[in-house]
Amino acid sequence: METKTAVRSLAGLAQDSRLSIFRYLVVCGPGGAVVNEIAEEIGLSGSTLSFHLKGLVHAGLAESFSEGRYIRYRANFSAMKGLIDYLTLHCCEGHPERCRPAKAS
Amino acid sequence: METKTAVRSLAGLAQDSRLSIFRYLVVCGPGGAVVNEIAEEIGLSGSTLSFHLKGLVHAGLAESFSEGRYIRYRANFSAMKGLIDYLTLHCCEGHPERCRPAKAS
DNA sequence: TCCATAATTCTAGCAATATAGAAATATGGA
DNA sequence: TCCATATTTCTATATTGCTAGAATTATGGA
Repeated sequence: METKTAVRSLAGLAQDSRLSIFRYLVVCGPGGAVVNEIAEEIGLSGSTLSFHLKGLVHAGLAESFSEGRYIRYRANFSAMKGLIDYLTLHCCEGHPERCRPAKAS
Repeated sequence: METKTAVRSLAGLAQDSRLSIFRYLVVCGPGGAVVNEIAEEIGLSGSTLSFHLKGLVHAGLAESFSEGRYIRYRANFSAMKGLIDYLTLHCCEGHPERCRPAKAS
C-alpha cells in the first residue's frame, strides 16, 4: 500500500462516527447493511450518515450496492488488511520484534 | 485498546506530515532523533514541526526527552502495536480470515 | 555575562471537517 | 399515476486543523 492510500485510510477511520460505522459494517460481515439499519445503530441524521458513508467509500474502506430502493454498504476487508500490513511494515521497518513481540494471533 | 484511544492514534497518523515524521522516528529506532534532525529530514518550518510533534505525543505515538538544549523524540512502538491489535481485532471480529487470509508475517 | 543555537509558543489566516435541516432524486407499491 | 419510503445533495454554520513568521524560553559555551 502506498503512503498516500494509507493516509486516506487512516483519515477515514480517524473519527468517532466513521469508526463506529465501519466497526458496525465489520460486525455485519460480507452481508453488510442498508443505510437505515446503520442509522438506527449509530444514531446520526441521514445527511450526516450519508456524508460519512461517502467518506468511507472514498477512503476505499467500504463499498456500496444498489438494492432496489435500498443501498447496501459493506466493509472492504482487503483495504483494511492493506492498512494493517502497511502499519506493520512501516512501524517495524527492520525491527519486527518492536511492534509484534508476542505471537501473531 | 479503547476506541477513544484508537481514534486518537488514527488521527495522529492520518496526515502527511505527521505520518512522515512518525515513519522517520520508526526508522531511527529506539534512539530516536532530535528536532533539528527531523526538520532536515521532513522539511517543515520549526513551528509546524513542533506543532505536529506535539500532536504525536498527545496521541501517544511518540515520547520526548530533554537532552541538554536538544529535545529527543522517539516513536512509541507499543502504542503502535496497540493500534495494530485494535484494528486487527475490530476489523475481523469473529472472522479473522477476512483480514489476515495469508500467513501472519 | 553575553551570544548563538535549539525548540516552543503566540498569532493569524486559510482550508477542511462535522453536523443537521430542507430540498431533491429514485424506487416500489397501491 | 400518486404516494410513502430510502437515500442523497444542497446549504449553512461552527469547529477544528495546517501552516509559517515573529516572539519567547532555555541551554551551553566563550
